[in-house]
Amino acid sequence: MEWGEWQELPQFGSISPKVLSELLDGGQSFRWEPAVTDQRIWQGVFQDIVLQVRHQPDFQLNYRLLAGGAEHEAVRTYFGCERNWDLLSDNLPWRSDHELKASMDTFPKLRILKQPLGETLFSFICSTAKQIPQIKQCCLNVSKRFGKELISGVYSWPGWETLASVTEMELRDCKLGYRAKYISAIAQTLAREQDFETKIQNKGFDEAKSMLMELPGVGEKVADCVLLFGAGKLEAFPVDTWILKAMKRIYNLENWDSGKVAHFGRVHFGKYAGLAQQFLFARERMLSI
DNA sequence: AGGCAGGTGGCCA
DNA sequence: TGGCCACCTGCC
Repeated sequence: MEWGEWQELPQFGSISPKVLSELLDGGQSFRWEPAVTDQRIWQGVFQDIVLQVRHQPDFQLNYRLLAGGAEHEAVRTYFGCERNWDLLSDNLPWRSDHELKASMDTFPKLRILKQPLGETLFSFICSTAKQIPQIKQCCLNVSKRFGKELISGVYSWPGWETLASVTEMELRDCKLGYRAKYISAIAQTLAREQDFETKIQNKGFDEAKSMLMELPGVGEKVADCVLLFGAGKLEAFPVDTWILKAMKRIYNLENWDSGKVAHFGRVHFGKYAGLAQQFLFARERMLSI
């Protein structure tokens, strides 16, 4: 197995190791690990693409694909390189919201990945009532057992068609627990509905969210995560226990349930609420560790 | 040893 | 609508 040449990730800009770690391993994606050969390198997989990412001395980002790999456009899309994240961030209400500003100053240049929708949906079904290491383990178990081995020890996510032919019991063997029946049911549905992802991508936020929430195991939080991290819809505002805690404290929302807090977030932060969420989320986690 | 974790669905008033 | 509680599993 050989790697291609390192190259610059265009339109990305510089980013600190701390923020890169938050971006790749902070709960947006569950498919990145430090490279075995060098802990300063991150290795990740999406679709059939294996890639590594590292810093230049000036904190510019470099990446490389496997030798012969040419999926540069897919990598750019994955990292959101076609969007101006400085501008998006500047559009958040940080001038009037000191807590938001503090979060943005703590994790400068943090952005939102745009991951393949199917894998994102799968990951966040697995995420319910689990912590990051366990979620990663589930993704790994399923990919190992039913995906394609791309290089030694690295497996692609198998896709809904394959998962549709897998029994619930086999998924339980992958430590999915009660989530196995949701994955089975969704796989059955989506294997027959090839244009589901395209529809979600093309619909507006509200309609796309309703469509997702018709799937078993998909509530508000999972739907928001899928739309934010897998469809680039930045108005999505996922409210998990971290954000709930942070929002209650910062904005004095005692006794508000997560649905109300999600609404508050979308109103308060505006059309890029999901980006604000990511800043607050990162800081909340950091403070609690 | 029992409670809880980056939720959701079902049941009950 | 609003409030519980079971659901797998692993970790404290």
